[in-house]
Amino acid sequence: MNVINASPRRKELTRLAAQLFVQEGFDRTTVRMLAQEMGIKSGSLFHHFKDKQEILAAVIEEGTQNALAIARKALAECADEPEMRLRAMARAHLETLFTDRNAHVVALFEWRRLDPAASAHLSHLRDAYEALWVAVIDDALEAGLIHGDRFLVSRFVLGALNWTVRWYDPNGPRSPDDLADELVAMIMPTSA
Amino acid sequence: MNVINASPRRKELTRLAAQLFVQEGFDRTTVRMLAQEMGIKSGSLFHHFKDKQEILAAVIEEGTQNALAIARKALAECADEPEMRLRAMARAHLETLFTDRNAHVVALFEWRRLDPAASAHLSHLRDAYEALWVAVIDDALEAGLIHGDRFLVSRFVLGALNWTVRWYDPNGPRSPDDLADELVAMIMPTSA
DNA sequence: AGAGTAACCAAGCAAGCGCTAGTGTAAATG
DNA sequence: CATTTACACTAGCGCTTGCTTGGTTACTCT
Repeated sequence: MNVINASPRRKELTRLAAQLFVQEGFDRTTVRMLAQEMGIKSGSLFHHFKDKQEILAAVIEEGTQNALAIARKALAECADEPEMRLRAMARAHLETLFTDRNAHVVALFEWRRLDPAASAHLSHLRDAYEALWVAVIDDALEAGLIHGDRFLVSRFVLGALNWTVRWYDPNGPRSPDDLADELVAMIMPTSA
Repeated sequence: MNVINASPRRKELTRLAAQLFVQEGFDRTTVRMLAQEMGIKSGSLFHHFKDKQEILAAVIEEGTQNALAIARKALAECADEPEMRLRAMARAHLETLFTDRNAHVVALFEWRRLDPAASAHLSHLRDAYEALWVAVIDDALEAGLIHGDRFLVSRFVLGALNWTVRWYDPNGPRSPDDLADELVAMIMPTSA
């Protein structure tokens, strides 16, 4: 296996793996399929990754890191008002969801296949991301912008956003930003 | 395979299969694991089901039929006001989601493993269920109870509800009905 | 009693699985 | 020039997979 864990080759392989995992599911994707897609033989795969599990972990980590980076950037750039921050988070979420779609679909629907060690590490990353959300939701609640239980609201909102990967068509008339704004409007009484 | 497709034995086997599919995922659940859980040998399994795919289809069909039945009953029994109908649908959704949890988790997260034929059949069932939702959402929109795009609102709401299987703890302080009411309140400006 | 049938079992096949061992080679490094 | 490193290859081991086959029980219905 490569010593430098973030070699460009490995990144490209991770991207291809994400695509196959989405198409076939992790379990049905064989190392031979992965290798073929990458233009190498199956044995060579294990030079880049310790085992198949590690490929899955790499895919999910990549997606979550991107989500974190995009969300932080969005928060740093937007106006310091609860409504704008809420909107920024929703937009950032959909942005990463559809630019890194493969990685996120894998993260959302295949994380049960992770072994305990990888799962623990990635859970922390995920928690860091959700913490950003809860903070923004808290501000919006305090400002009276939305109402309800902070815990429930964030879960409901994240659920609604994550579920978009199941039905949203990026080639349709609506942009992801559109979608985000509609969701925020839906839960904001004052913006009717 | 059994001629009578709905034999009680088959129903029980389907229930056990759902449980295993949730625990391990469809692909990682072997016919030998299924057979052992059922107290028979792996070969005997194929007396009840044509192949492994058919077991998956049976699990999903069972769940969706239950969802349809419960939703229809809830609508028939509740007052004929948009708000009550909306609440009834949300409650019904969470009710079936957690009483038939295994079947629904499989339906939500493993339907990609269905072959095209089974997938087409079950899609129709699913569409019938979603049609109930869209009708109720339409009424609520017309009554000015909620606002937004009919299509988006139903997708967002269903997403938020379906996502509960990922975090809701039935042994916690909140009841499923509680959850449903909170969600409806979240999207209804007037009930602040 | 005899026929029919649902439910099961033991045994195993052919295919496919993740992964390993050992080797070759071209480029970078001392 | 000698050595290391990165990356790829061939070949295949040991095991598991979904499913089949051929036969056996146990029960019901005439």
